[in-house]
Amino acid sequence: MGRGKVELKRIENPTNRQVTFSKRRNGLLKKAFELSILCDAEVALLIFSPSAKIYQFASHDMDRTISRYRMEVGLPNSIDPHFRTMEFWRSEIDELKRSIDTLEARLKHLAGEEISALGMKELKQLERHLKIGVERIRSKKRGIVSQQINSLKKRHRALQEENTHLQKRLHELDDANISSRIQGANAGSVF
Amino acid sequence: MGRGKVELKRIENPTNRQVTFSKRRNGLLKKAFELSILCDAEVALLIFSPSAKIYQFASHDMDRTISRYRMEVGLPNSIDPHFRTMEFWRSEIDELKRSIDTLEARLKHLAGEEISALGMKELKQLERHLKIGVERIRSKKRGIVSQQINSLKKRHRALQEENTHLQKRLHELDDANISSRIQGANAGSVF
DNA sequence: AACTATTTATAACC
DNA sequence: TGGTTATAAATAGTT
Repeated sequence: MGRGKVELKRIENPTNRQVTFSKRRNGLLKKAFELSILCDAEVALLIFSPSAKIYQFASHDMDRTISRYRMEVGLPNSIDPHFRTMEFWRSEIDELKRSIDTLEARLKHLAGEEISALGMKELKQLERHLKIGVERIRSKKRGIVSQQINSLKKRHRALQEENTHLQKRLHELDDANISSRIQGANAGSVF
Repeated sequence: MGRGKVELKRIENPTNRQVTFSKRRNGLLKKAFELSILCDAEVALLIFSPSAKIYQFASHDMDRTISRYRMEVGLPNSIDPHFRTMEFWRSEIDELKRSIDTLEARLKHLAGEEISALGMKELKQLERHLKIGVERIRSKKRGIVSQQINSLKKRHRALQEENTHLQKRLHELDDANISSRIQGANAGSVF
Protein backbone atom coordinates (compact mmCIF):
# COMPACT_ATOMS: atom_id res chain seq x y z
CA MET A 1 0.00 0.00 0.00
CA GLY A 2 2.79 2.35 -0.72
CA ARG A 3 5.58 3.07 -3.11
CA GLY A 4 6.05 -0.59 -3.63
CA LYS A 5 4.38 -3.90 -3.02
CA VAL A 6 5.64 -5.81 -0.03
CA GLU A 7 6.13 -9.52 0.42
CA LEU A 8 4.29 -11.18 3.29
CA LYS A 9 7.30 -12.19 5.31
CA ARG A 10 9.24 -10.86 8.22
CA ILE A 11 10.96 -7.61 7.24
CA GLU A 12 14.65 -8.31 7.63
CA ASN A 13 15.94 -4.76 8.05
CA PRO A 14 15.37 -3.98 11.75
CA THR A 15 14.96 -0.24 11.27
CA ASN A 16 12.48 -0.77 8.52
CA ARG A 17 10.66 -3.35 10.57
CA GLN A 18 10.38 -0.98 13.51
CA VAL A 19 9.05 1.84 11.34
CA THR A 20 6.54 -0.42 9.65
CA PHE A 21 5.48 -1.81 12.99
CA SER A 22 4.84 1.64 14.34
CA LYS A 23 2.79 2.69 11.33
CA ARG A 24 0.80 -0.48 10.86
CA ARG A 25 0.15 -0.79 14.57
CA ASN A 26 -1.50 2.62 14.53
CA GLY A 27 -3.43 1.70 11.41
CA LEU A 28 -4.65 -1.51 12.99
CA LEU A 29 -5.69 0.16 16.23
CA LYS A 30 -7.53 2.82 14.27
CA LYS A 31 -9.39 0.27 12.19
CA ALA A 32 -10.31 -1.77 15.24
CA PHE A 33 -11.75 1.36 16.78
CA GLU A 34 -13.65 2.24 13.60
CA LEU A 35 -15.13 -1.23 13.32
CA SER A 36 -16.39 -1.11 16.88
CA ILE A 37 -18.02 2.27 16.33
CA LEU A 38 -19.40 1.84 12.83
CA CYS A 39 -20.76 -1.65 13.33
CA ASP A 40 -21.46 -1.65 17.00
CA ALA A 41 -19.12 -4.58 17.57
CA GLU A 42 -17.18 -5.59 20.65
CA VAL A 43 -13.51 -5.57 19.73
CA ALA A 44 -10.39 -6.33 21.73
CA LEU A 45 -6.92 -6.08 20.27
CA LEU A 46 -3.60 -6.91 21.89
CA ILE A 47 -0.29 -6.19 20.24
CA PHE A 48 3.14 -6.98 21.64
CA SER A 49 6.07 -5.46 19.82
CA PRO A 50 9.15 -7.65 19.34
CA SER A 51 10.67 -5.52 22.09
CA ALA A 52 7.87 -6.68 24.40
CA LYS A 53 6.01 -3.39 24.54
CA ILE A 54 2.28 -3.80 24.77
CA TYR A 55 -0.35 -1.94 22.78
CA GLN A 56 -4.05 -2.54 23.21
CA PHE A 57 -7.49 -1.50 22.22
CA ALA A 58 -10.75 -2.60 23.78
CA SER A 59 -14.08 -1.20 22.72
CA HIS A 60 -15.67 -2.23 25.99
CA ASP A 61 -13.36 -3.57 28.63
CA MET A 62 -10.42 -5.86 27.99
CA ASP A 63 -11.19 -8.27 30.81
CA ARG A 64 -14.87 -8.34 29.97
CA THR A 65 -14.11 -9.21 26.35
CA ILE A 66 -11.56 -11.81 27.38
CA SER A 67 -14.09 -13.39 29.73
CA ARG A 68 -16.62 -13.44 26.95
CA TYR A 69 -14.07 -15.13 24.75
CA ARG A 70 -13.40 -17.77 27.41
CA MET A 71 -17.12 -18.40 27.84
CA GLU A 72 -17.47 -18.77 24.11
CA VAL A 73 -14.52 -21.09 23.67
CA GLY A 74 -15.84 -23.12 26.59
CA LEU A 75 -13.13 -22.94 29.18
CA PRO A 76 -14.34 -22.88 32.78
CA ASN A 77 -12.66 -19.51 32.98
CA SER A 78 -9.45 -20.85 34.44
CA ILE A 79 -9.61 -23.52 37.11
CA ASP A 80 -6.17 -22.86 38.39
CA PRO A 81 -5.18 -19.27 37.78
CA HIS A 82 -1.58 -20.40 37.67
CA PHE A 83 -2.10 -23.09 35.13
CA ARG A 84 -2.35 -20.54 32.35
CA THR A 85 0.73 -18.76 33.61
CA MET A 86 2.51 -22.05 33.40
CA GLU A 87 1.32 -22.49 29.83
CA PHE A 88 2.60 -19.05 29.10
CA TRP A 89 6.08 -19.81 30.42
CA ARG A 90 6.18 -23.04 28.50
CA SER A 91 5.32 -21.42 25.21
CA GLU A 92 7.77 -18.61 25.92
CA ILE A 93 10.51 -21.14 26.47
CA ASP A 94 9.55 -23.06 23.36
CA GLU A 95 9.82 -19.94 21.32
CA LEU A 96 13.22 -19.07 22.75
CA LYS A 97 14.42 -22.55 21.97
CA ARG A 98 13.20 -22.22 18.42
CA SER A 99 15.05 -18.93 18.09
CA ILE A 100 18.18 -20.64 19.32
CA ASP A 101 17.75 -23.41 16.78
CA THR A 102 17.42 -20.87 14.01
CA LEU A 103 20.47 -18.92 15.12
CA GLU A 104 22.52 -22.07 15.46
CA ALA A 105 21.51 -23.18 12.00
CA ARG A 106 22.56 -19.82 10.58
CA LEU A 107 25.91 -20.06 12.35
CA LYS A 108 26.46 -23.54 11.00
CA HIS A 109 25.65 -22.39 7.52
CA LEU A 110 28.08 -19.51 7.79
CA ALA A 111 30.71 -22.00 8.89
CA GLY A 112 29.94 -24.04 5.80
CA GLU A 113 28.49 -26.85 7.88
CA GLU A 114 25.27 -28.72 7.31
CA ILE A 115 24.77 -27.17 3.93
CA SER A 116 23.84 -30.34 2.08
CA ALA A 117 20.23 -29.32 1.81
CA LEU A 118 20.96 -25.85 0.46
CA GLY A 119 20.46 -24.89 -3.14
CA MET A 120 22.72 -22.84 -5.38
CA LYS A 121 20.82 -19.66 -4.62
CA GLU A 122 21.21 -19.98 -0.87
CA LEU A 123 24.87 -20.91 -1.25
CA LYS A 124 25.55 -17.85 -3.36
CA GLN A 125 23.84 -15.64 -0.81
CA LEU A 126 25.84 -17.24 1.99
CA GLU A 127 29.07 -16.71 0.12
CA ARG A 128 28.17 -13.09 -0.46
CA HIS A 129 27.51 -12.56 3.25
CA LEU A 130 30.76 -14.22 4.18
CA LYS A 131 32.70 -12.11 1.72
CA ILE A 132 31.15 -8.95 3.13
CA GLY A 133 32.12 -10.10 6.61
CA VAL A 134 35.67 -10.85 5.56
CA GLU A 135 36.03 -7.49 3.88
CA ARG A 136 34.78 -5.62 6.94
CA ILE A 137 37.10 -7.53 9.22
CA ARG A 138 40.06 -6.94 6.92
CA SER A 139 39.25 -3.26 6.86
CA LYS A 140 39.13 -3.22 10.64
CA LYS A 141 42.48 -5.00 10.77
CA ARG A 142 44.01 -2.49 8.37
CA GLY A 143 42.69 0.25 10.63
CA ILE A 144 44.33 -1.27 13.69
CA VAL A 145 47.65 -1.79 11.91
CA SER A 146 47.78 1.74 10.59
CA GLN A 147 46.95 3.02 14.03
CA GLN A 148 49.80 1.00 15.49
CA ILE A 149 52.15 2.33 12.84
CA ASN A 150 51.13 5.87 13.58
CA SER A 151 51.69 5.42 17.27
CA LEU A 152 55.08 3.87 16.62
CA LYS A 153 56.04 6.77 14.38
CA LYS A 154 55.01 9.20 17.07
CA ARG A 155 57.09 7.43 19.70
CA HIS A 156 59.96 7.25 17.25
CA ARG A 157 59.85 10.98 16.69
CA ALA A 158 59.67 11.60 20.43
CA LEU A 159 62.70 9.43 21.03
CA GLN A 160 64.61 11.17 18.26
CA GLU A 161 63.88 14.54 19.79
CA GLU A 162 64.90 13.35 23.21
CA ASN A 163 68.04 11.97 21.69
CA THR A 164 68.93 15.23 20.03
CA HIS A 165 68.26 17.04 23.25
CA LEU A 166 70.46 14.70 25.24
CA GLN A 167 73.28 14.99 22.73
CA LYS A 168 73.02 18.73 22.93
CA ARG A 169 73.27 18.65 26.72
CA LEU A 170 76.19 16.28 26.46
CA HIS A 171 78.02 18.64 24.13
CA GLU A 172 77.33 21.50 26.48
CA LEU A 173 78.71 19.53 29.38
CA ASP A 174 81.75 18.57 27.31
CA ASP A 175 82.32 22.15 26.36
CA ALA A 176 81.99 23.26 29.98
CA ASN A 177 84.37 20.53 31.03
CA ILE A 178 86.93 21.53 28.46
CA SER A 179 86.83 25.20 29.36
CA SER A 180 87.12 24.36 33.07
CA ARG A 181 90.12 22.17 32.29
CA ILE A 182 91.68 25.01 30.40
CA GLN A 183 91.10 27.27 33.36
CA GLY A 184 92.42 24.49 35.64
CA ALA A 185 95.54 24.17 33.48
CA ASN A 186 96.10 27.90 33.81
CA ALA A 187 95.85 27.62 37.60
CA GLY A 188 97.54 24.26 37.81
CA SER A 189 95.97 20.80 38.06
CA VAL A 190 93.33 20.27 40.69
CA PHE A 191 94.48 16.67 41.09
CA MET B 1 -12.16 4.44 1.44
CA GLY B 2 -14.84 4.05 -1.08
CA ARG B 3 -17.33 5.94 -3.12
CA GLY B 4 -17.83 8.30 -0.25
CA LYS B 5 -16.46 9.30 3.07
CA VAL B 6 -18.18 7.89 6.16
CA GLU B 7 -18.84 9.56 9.44
CA LEU B 8 -17.43 7.85 12.48
CA LYS B 9 -20.68 6.84 14.08
CA ARG B 10 -22.84 3.77 14.24
CA ILE B 11 -24.24 2.96 10.81
CA GLU B 12 -27.99 3.21 11.26
CA ASN B 13 -29.12 1.06 8.34
CA PRO B 14 -28.88 -2.54 9.67
CA THR B 15 -28.22 -4.16 6.29
CA ASN B 16 -25.53 -1.68 5.54
CA ARG B 17 -24.06 -2.13 8.98
CA GLN B 18 -23.95 -5.90 8.56
CA VAL B 19 -22.26 -5.65 5.15
CA THR B 20 -19.73 -3.13 6.40
CA PHE B 21 -19.08 -5.29 9.44
CA SER B 22 -18.36 -8.27 7.26
CA LYS B 23 -16.00 -6.37 4.99
CA ARG B 24 -14.16 -4.46 7.66
CA ARG B 25 -13.91 -7.48 9.93
CA ASN B 26 -12.04 -9.35 7.19
CA GLY B 27 -9.87 -6.34 6.54
CA LEU B 28 -9.00 -6.02 10.20
CA LEU B 29 -8.18 -9.71 10.59
CA LYS B 30 -6.00 -9.57 7.50
CA LYS B 31 -4.12 -6.56 8.75
CA ALA B 32 -3.62 -8.09 12.17
CA PHE B 33 -2.13 -11.13 10.46
CA GLU B 34 0.11 -9.00 8.25
CA LEU B 35 1.40 -6.99 11.19
CA SER B 36 2.33 -10.15 13.06
CA ILE B 37 4.22 -11.54 10.07
CA LEU B 38 5.89 -8.42 8.75
CA CYS B 39 6.97 -7.05 12.10
CA ASP B 40 7.37 -10.21 14.09
CA ALA B 41 4.79 -9.02 16.62
CA GLU B 42 2.50 -10.98 18.88
CA VAL B 43 -1.04 -10.02 18.03
CA ALA B 44 -4.38 -11.16 19.39
CA LEU B 45 -7.69 -9.88 18.11
CA LEU B 46 -11.19 -10.66 19.35
CA ILE B 47 -14.30 -9.46 17.54
CA PHE B 48 -17.87 -10.03 18.62
CA SER B 49 -20.51 -9.14 16.08
CA PRO B 50 -23.63 -7.41 17.34
CA SER B 51 -25.26 -10.78 16.82
CA ALA B 52 -22.81 -12.27 19.31
CA LYS B 53 -20.79 -14.24 16.80
CA ILE B 54 -17.11 -14.41 17.64
CA TYR B 55 -14.22 -13.87 15.26
CA GLN B 56 -10.64 -14.09 16.35
CA PHE B 57 -7.05 -13.98 15.29
CA ALA B 58 -3.99 -14.87 17.34
CA SER B 59 -0.50 -14.87 15.92
CA HIS B 60 0.78 -17.17 18.64
CA ASP B 61 -1.85 -18.63 20.92
CA MET B 62 -4.83 -16.76 22.22
CA ASP B 63 -4.42 -17.96 25.78
CA ARG B 64 -0.71 -17.32 25.76
CA THR B 65 -1.23 -13.77 24.59
CA ILE B 66 -3.98 -13.19 27.09
CA SER B 67 -1.73 -14.53 29.84
CA ARG B 68 0.98 -12.22 28.70
CA TYR B 69 -1.43 -9.35 28.77
CA ARG B 70 -2.48 -10.25 32.32
CA MET B 71 1.14 -10.46 33.39
CA GLU B 72 1.83 -7.10 31.85
CA VAL B 73 -1.06 -5.17 33.30
CA GLY B 74 -2.92 -7.05 35.99
CA LEU B 75 -0.68 -8.59 38.55
CA PRO B 76 2.24 -7.04 40.36
CA ASN B 77 2.59 -10.54 41.84
CA SER B 78 5.37 -11.58 44.16
CA ILE B 79 3.19 -12.34 47.18
CA ASP B 80 2.22 -15.34 45.15
CA PRO B 81 2.88 -18.84 46.55
CA HIS B 82 3.92 -19.77 43.04
CA PHE B 83 6.55 -17.10 43.11
CA ARG B 84 9.31 -19.66 43.52
CA THR B 85 8.09 -21.53 40.49
CA MET B 86 8.00 -18.28 38.70
CA GLU B 87 11.57 -17.51 39.70
CA PHE B 88 12.50 -20.86 38.29
CA TRP B 89 10.88 -20.13 34.94
CA ARG B 90 12.41 -16.71 34.90
CA SER B 91 15.90 -18.01 35.40
CA GLU B 92 15.32 -20.65 32.78
CA ILE B 93 14.26 -17.97 30.36
CA ASP B 94 17.12 -15.67 31.30
CA GLU B 95 19.53 -18.41 30.50
CA LEU B 96 17.96 -19.03 27.11
CA LYS B 97 18.04 -15.33 26.38
CA ARG B 98 21.70 -15.19 27.27
CA SER B 99 22.35 -18.01 24.83
CA ILE B 100 20.50 -16.06 22.19
CA ASP B 101 22.54 -12.94 22.90
CA THR B 102 25.74 -14.91 22.53
CA LEU B 103 24.62 -16.49 19.29
CA GLU B 104 23.49 -13.17 17.91
CA ALA B 105 26.80 -11.56 18.83
CA ARG B 106 28.65 -14.32 17.03
CA LEU B 107 26.49 -13.85 13.97
CA LYS B 108 27.10 -10.10 14.01
CA HIS B 109 30.81 -10.65 14.30
CA LEU B 110 30.78 -13.04 11.38
CA ALA B 111 28.95 -10.38 9.41
CA GLY B 112 31.69 -7.93 10.31
CA GLU B 113 29.32 -5.90 12.45
CA GLU B 114 29.91 -4.54 15.94
CA ILE B 115 33.56 -5.45 15.85
CA SER B 116 34.92 -2.19 17.24
CA ALA B 117 35.78 -3.78 20.57
CA LEU B 118 37.62 -6.73 19.07
CA GLY B 119 41.38 -7.04 19.09
CA MET B 120 43.66 -8.16 16.32
CA LYS B 121 43.72 -11.73 17.62
CA GLU B 122 39.95 -12.09 17.57
CA LEU B 123 39.77 -10.46 14.15
CA LYS B 124 42.29 -12.88 12.72
CA GLN B 125 40.38 -15.81 14.14
CA LEU B 126 37.14 -14.47 12.70
CA GLU B 127 38.69 -14.01 9.31
CA ARG B 128 40.01 -17.54 9.41
CA HIS B 129 36.56 -18.92 10.26
CA LEU B 130 34.98 -16.91 7.48
CA LYS B 131 37.54 -18.13 4.98
CA ILE B 132 36.90 -21.71 5.99
CA GLY B 133 33.18 -21.13 5.55
CA VAL B 134 33.67 -19.56 2.14
CA GLU B 135 35.89 -22.41 1.04
CA ARG B 136 33.39 -25.05 2.12
CA ILE B 137 30.56 -23.25 0.41
CA ARG B 138 32.58 -22.84 -2.77
CA SER B 139 33.42 -26.50 -2.68
CA LYS B 140 29.76 -27.35 -2.28
CA LYS B 141 28.94 -25.08 -5.20
CA ARG B 142 31.60 -26.73 -7.33
CA GLY B 143 30.12 -30.08 -6.36
CA ILE B 144 26.69 -29.01 -7.48
CA VAL B 145 27.97 -27.61 -10.75
CA SER B 146 30.04 -30.66 -11.56
CA GLN B 147 27.09 -32.85 -10.73
CA GLN B 148 24.97 -30.85 -13.12
CA ILE B 149 27.66 -31.13 -15.78
CA ASN B 150 27.94 -34.87 -15.28
CA SER B 151 24.23 -35.33 -15.56
CA LEU B 152 24.23 -33.20 -18.71
CA LYS B 153 27.09 -35.24 -20.16
CA LYS B 154 25.27 -38.44 -19.38
CA ARG B 155 22.15 -37.21 -21.07
CA HIS B 156 24.26 -35.98 -23.94
CA ARG B 157 25.86 -39.37 -24.39
CA ALA B 158 22.49 -41.08 -24.20
CA LEU B 159 21.13 -38.76 -26.85
CA GLN B 160 24.16 -39.33 -29.05
CA GLU B 161 23.78 -43.07 -28.78
CA GLU B 162 20.13 -42.84 -29.56
CA ASN B 163 21.00 -40.65 -32.50
CA THR B 164 23.52 -43.10 -33.86
CA HIS B 165 21.04 -45.89 -33.41
CA LEU B 166 18.31 -43.98 -35.20
CA GLN B 167 20.65 -43.10 -38.08
CA LYS B 168 21.65 -46.71 -38.39
CA ARG B 169 18.03 -47.81 -38.58
CA LEU B 170 17.35 -45.11 -41.12
CA HIS B 171 20.21 -46.33 -43.30
CA GLU B 172 18.99 -49.89 -43.01
CA LEU B 173 15.53 -48.82 -44.05
CA ASP B 174 16.97 -46.83 -46.94
CA ASP B 175 19.05 -49.79 -48.05
CA ALA B 176 16.07 -52.11 -47.82
CA ASN B 177 14.02 -49.60 -49.76
CA ILE B 178 16.61 -49.29 -52.48
CA SER B 179 17.07 -53.03 -52.94
CA SER B 180 13.33 -53.51 -53.03
CA ARG B 181 13.09 -50.81 -55.68
CA ILE B 182 15.76 -52.48 -57.68
CA GLN B 183 13.89 -55.76 -57.47
CA GLY B 184 10.74 -53.87 -58.31
CA ALA B 185 12.42 -52.30 -61.32
CA ASN B 186 13.49 -55.74 -62.54
CA ALA B 187 9.91 -56.94 -62.24
CA GLY B 188 8.34 -53.70 -63.39
CA SER B 189 7.01 -50.78 -61.37
CA VAL B 190 4.61 -51.63 -58.64
CA PHE B 191 2.81 -48.34 -59.25
C1' DA C 1 -20.98 -11.59 -4.47
C1' DA C 2 -18.91 -8.53 -8.10
C1' DC C 3 -17.65 -4.22 -9.67
C1' DT C 4 -15.37 0.49 -9.53
C1' DA C 5 -14.71 5.17 -8.02
C1' DT C 6 -12.79 6.86 -4.20
C1' DT C 7 -10.73 7.15 0.04
C1' DT C 8 -7.18 5.30 3.06
C1' DA C 9 -3.15 3.17 4.33
C1' DT C 10 1.35 2.93 3.87
C1' DA C 11 6.39 2.04 1.57
C1' DA C 12 9.99 4.65 0.42
C1' DC C 13 12.13 8.68 1.11
C1' DC C 14 13.76 12.83 4.05
C1' DT D 1 10.15 9.83 15.50
C1' DG D 2 7.41 12.81 12.35
C1' DG D 3 6.31 14.71 7.60
C1' DT D 4 5.69 14.02 2.24
C1' DT D 5 4.40 11.63 -1.83
C1' DA D 6 3.49 7.95 -5.07
C1' DT D 7 1.28 3.88 -5.08
C1' DA D 8 -1.07 -0.25 -3.29
C1' DA D 9 -5.12 -1.65 -0.73
C1' DA D 10 -9.43 -1.21 1.33
C1' DT D 11 -13.90 -0.32 0.88
C1' DA D 12 -18.69 2.57 0.12
C1' DG D 13 -21.94 2.67 -2.89
C1' DT D 14 -23.78 0.39 -6.65
C1' DT D 15 -25.32 -3.60 -9.61
